[in-house]
Amino acid sequence: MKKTMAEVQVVRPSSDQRESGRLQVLDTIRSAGRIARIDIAQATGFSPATVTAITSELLAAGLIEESSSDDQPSETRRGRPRVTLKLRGKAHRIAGLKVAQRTITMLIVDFEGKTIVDHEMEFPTARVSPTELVDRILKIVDATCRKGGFDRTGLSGLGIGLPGQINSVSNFVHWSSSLLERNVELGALLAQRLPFPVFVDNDANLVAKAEHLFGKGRESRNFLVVTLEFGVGLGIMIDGEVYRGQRGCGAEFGHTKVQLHGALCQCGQRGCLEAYVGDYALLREANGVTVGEPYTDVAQLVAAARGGDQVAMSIFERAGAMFGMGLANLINIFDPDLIILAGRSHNKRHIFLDAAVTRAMQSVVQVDAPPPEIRTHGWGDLMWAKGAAAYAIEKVSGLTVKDVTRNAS
Amino acid sequence: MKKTMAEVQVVRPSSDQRESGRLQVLDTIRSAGRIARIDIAQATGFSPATVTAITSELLAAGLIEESSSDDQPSETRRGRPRVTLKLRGKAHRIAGLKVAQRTITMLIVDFEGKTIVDHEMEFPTARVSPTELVDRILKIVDATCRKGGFDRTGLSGLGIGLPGQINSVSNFVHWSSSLLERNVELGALLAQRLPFPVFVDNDANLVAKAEHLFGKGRESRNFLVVTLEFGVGLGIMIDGEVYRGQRGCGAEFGHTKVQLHGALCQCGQRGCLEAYVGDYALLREANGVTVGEPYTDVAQLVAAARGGDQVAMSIFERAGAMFGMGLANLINIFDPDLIILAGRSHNKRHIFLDAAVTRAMQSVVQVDAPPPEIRTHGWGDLMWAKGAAAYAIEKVSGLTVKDVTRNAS
DNA sequence: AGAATTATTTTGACAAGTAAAATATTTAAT
DNA sequence: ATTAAATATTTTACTTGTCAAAATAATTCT
Repeated sequence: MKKTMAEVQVVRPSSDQRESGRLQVLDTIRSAGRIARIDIAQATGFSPATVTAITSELLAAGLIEESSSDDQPSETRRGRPRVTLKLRGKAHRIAGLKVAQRTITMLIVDFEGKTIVDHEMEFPTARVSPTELVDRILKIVDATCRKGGFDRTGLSGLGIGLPGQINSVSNFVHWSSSLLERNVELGALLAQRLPFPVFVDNDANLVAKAEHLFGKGRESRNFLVVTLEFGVGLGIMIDGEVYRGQRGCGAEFGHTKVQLHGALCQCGQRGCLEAYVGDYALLREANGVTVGEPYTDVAQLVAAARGGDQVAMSIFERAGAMFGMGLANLINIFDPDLIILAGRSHNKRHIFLDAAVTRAMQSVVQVDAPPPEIRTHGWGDLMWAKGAAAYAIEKVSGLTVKDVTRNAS
Repeated sequence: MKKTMAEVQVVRPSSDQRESGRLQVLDTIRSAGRIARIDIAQATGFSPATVTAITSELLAAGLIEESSSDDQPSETRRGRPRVTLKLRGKAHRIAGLKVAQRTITMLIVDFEGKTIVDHEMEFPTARVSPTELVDRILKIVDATCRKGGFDRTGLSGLGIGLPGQINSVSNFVHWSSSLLERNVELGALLAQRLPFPVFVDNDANLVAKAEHLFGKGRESRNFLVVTLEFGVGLGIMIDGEVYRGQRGCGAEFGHTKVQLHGALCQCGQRGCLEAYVGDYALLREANGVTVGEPYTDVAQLVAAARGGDQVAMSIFERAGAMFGMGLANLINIFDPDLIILAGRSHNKRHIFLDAAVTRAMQSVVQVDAPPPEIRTHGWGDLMWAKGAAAYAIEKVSGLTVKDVTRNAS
């Protein structure tokens, strides 16, 4: 009679061992889209026998299905034809949500990652109290579900991306530019009110996840995502996992120093990269010397630069140089094979992006191996939300795979 | 009859699965020094039964032994007393070797990491041909063995650390400041001439390994090692593994840019950290303005600064500021729990190290969690060699554990 | 001496994975 | 059309690593 409640809910140390095979196969199928069992064996290193066993479990659980697609008859070989497998979209509906400055964007995808509905809501204030944020989230969740013709209970999970320092293990928000308070148990607050699991993470990390699952980082296990929006963000993917550092927060690339005693940053320090390339930094500089009407949007500044305005051109020139320097530093430190530049409106910015990339490549230490590839990827709020959904899909997959019973015959 | 040679030497995909448990236990014992089975179970998550099975194999293989140390009777508890296990030093003799500018330092340790002999040789030229380097290495290997009273065949492995870009998987040297040629198959060249396996890696990575196995990084799985000698090096330990980037080369922290259009670096680019804090950079700057006898050693410059020389003080001031900036950037990106500053003569340099650390801590983005610890660790050439030995121990452990037969009863 | 306590080993069972054989389904050749 | 060859998948029988529970061992406390 000595057992306490705490002792009872002991975690079995072997439980993750079992499901690892299933999860690995599921991930392989996801990243391939359609793939035959024999190729899964090839990709995972499992024997065909094991692949048969695992896939039959996943089939029985309804997570995957045989795809009798006549799209690609592939190279018509001899022998028994391969049966390709794919994720079963209907298995789950999963939501992703991006909290931006004044808008919240949400979208719901199926288990394959195909968008079912999306929705966007505008709010008057950027920074709100925790309870207010929870209310807003509940509101958009219900609104989006209604738009899709179902209700909350039709969802299997929700991923939330917001800027700031977030511990994604505990769904805890150390700090966010969307919240008035520090140290918010956002995950716990939402879990009380929603009938499905909620996963919170820094938005740059979610971009990395999304690129890994659906995007340009699908073939790569080591890549970086640099986001350029209001601020500068960094997602680090190492060996297929998002690297989060010791304290569980995202990498603070934006506050990397690129100039001793440099420009003043939002964070109160000097010489931060963000203080040269962030939206507010560009506007601040322009309005500091312009006598007429002040700029209110970077787009105006871009237009001015395109029109030959010396001040605007000079500002973008320096921003490009600084950003290139930051990129070069990342490359020199990480030696990734791919860097993805993701941002809302890269078309607007490519004036300085191109220069930055060029400069970065020049500033990389020469090796005999080829330098990393740098790709840009335009990201609207919808894509950020999709990143959140991608994260939730991964999490839900992990949870679901645990419940798969082992008696598929 | 269709099988080719390539098909025959197929790698069994399961072979590493078997040994992983053994290796994990071995690593646990190593990092603990002395540890009882029950604590191994605790630390690894294996059940006591499994620990018994694995340790009995390792005992039978002679890799570990029961330590009847009366040193620490520990807290005298009731119940059956724990039997502590430790590595068996006699199991292997392993060598580590550091190639520096004009010296090669080697030391031989036992399997516990205890030094048996060490030896150092001076050479007239810093950069040599591959064959010359191989000859030098063979010479010091034999000399050190002789000093220890045995010969080459008494060794089980050799780790070699040298500066430069090195692929440690293939023991291939892309470039090194010690070699006249690029792209040298150093590992293969040595393997032909030596009766034991050879492992080559970048020296900063080896410091990371050494700190992980024996030093200040023993409790941490995520830490950085910054080396400050002739140049600046960085070793990245992520989740207990040295991160090597996509192309397998070390991180090039020294060529991280800290100033746009900055000082000219050895590498031909401008604004590299190394161009502000490396030995040659300090001397260059001092000699650029001093009219009298030029400085030839950083020690002289340090003395001058201590003596109140304005030029010298100013140089160290800037070096400190730049180095602090570099450190802050690392912290902002990696969020490690520990940074180890390792260098030959930190006593000489602490003038600017202290300032650098202070500045770095000021420049870190504030989180609620405590900032990372920064520790300094003086490293002579002997310690670098020990790092190489640590790396070789790890590799040899991996190889040996594969050969352990499963019939210890 | 006996009870209580803690560490280790033994035992028996089981899950996960494999190799090899069997089966299925196709194309190519006769 | 039939057979052979090729390739994919499944079944079968076995190995291995791991664990829970029981047994055993070696202490201290009473």
